[in-house]
Amino acid sequence: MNIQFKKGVLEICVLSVLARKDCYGYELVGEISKRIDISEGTIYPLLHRLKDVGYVTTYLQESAGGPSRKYYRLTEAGRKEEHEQKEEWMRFAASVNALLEGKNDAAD
Amino acid sequence: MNIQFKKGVLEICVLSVLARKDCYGYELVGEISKRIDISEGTIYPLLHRLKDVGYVTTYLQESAGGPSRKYYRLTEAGRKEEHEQKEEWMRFAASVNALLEGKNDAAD
DNA sequence: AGTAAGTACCTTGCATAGCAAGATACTGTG
DNA sequence: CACAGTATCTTGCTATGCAAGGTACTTACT
Repeated sequence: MNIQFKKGVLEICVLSVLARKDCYGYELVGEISKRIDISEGTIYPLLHRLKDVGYVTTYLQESAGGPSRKYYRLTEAGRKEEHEQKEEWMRFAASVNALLEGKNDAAD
Repeated sequence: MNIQFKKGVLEICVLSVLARKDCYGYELVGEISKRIDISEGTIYPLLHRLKDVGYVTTYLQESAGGPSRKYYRLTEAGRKEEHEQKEEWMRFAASVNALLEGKNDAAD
């Protein structure tokens, strides 16, 4: 898988999963990896960025068989951002597809 | 437009346009910018990379109203790469869309 | 002649995000 | 007690895109 393709996209993936349910980092790796490989060295810095800009808040919760988990929850700003980034991704992907298919009319 | 989304994608865009016709750098900026913003500071290094790895060859051609143009032509390796990267992009985009739509079954 | 705009090529330095590799620490199993 | 699985984190590296700048040719206007 072309690593470069993932740049920026993993962020909207994380936001999108969190829009459906609160998750902890390790869980997110598993969820997203069903579709797209993502490593722990990517997810944790990403989650910290999202917290820094106020798209998520965190809370700790103990786990049965392991260390306690840090759950991430979307804020209202995060929910709005999720919506906007999703739309932007859709527009972008449509533009790329049009280019790859050789459609020359910008109205497509 | 999220700059990060373009990482890696502009390369397949360039290969795809060149698969249809030979182009010079300045022309490629115009062609691709119909759909996706791309700057000259991106295209020239990219074209040089493509030449270094043998996906394109170049030839000079004089121009009526300006300096001579350096045209880029896909090699066989470049054509094969165009095909493979296009398929990879399609798979990737489908994975992202599935994730954003919350489809949980990896069979989708 | 001089100057500006459009064409066409190029480079340098910066910002960003993903990853491999490693560190830390908790729990349950052999 | 060691090991595997869970769970968090950091450091150093890599790749790509961009802004900003430079060079040089041609045409049009003053």
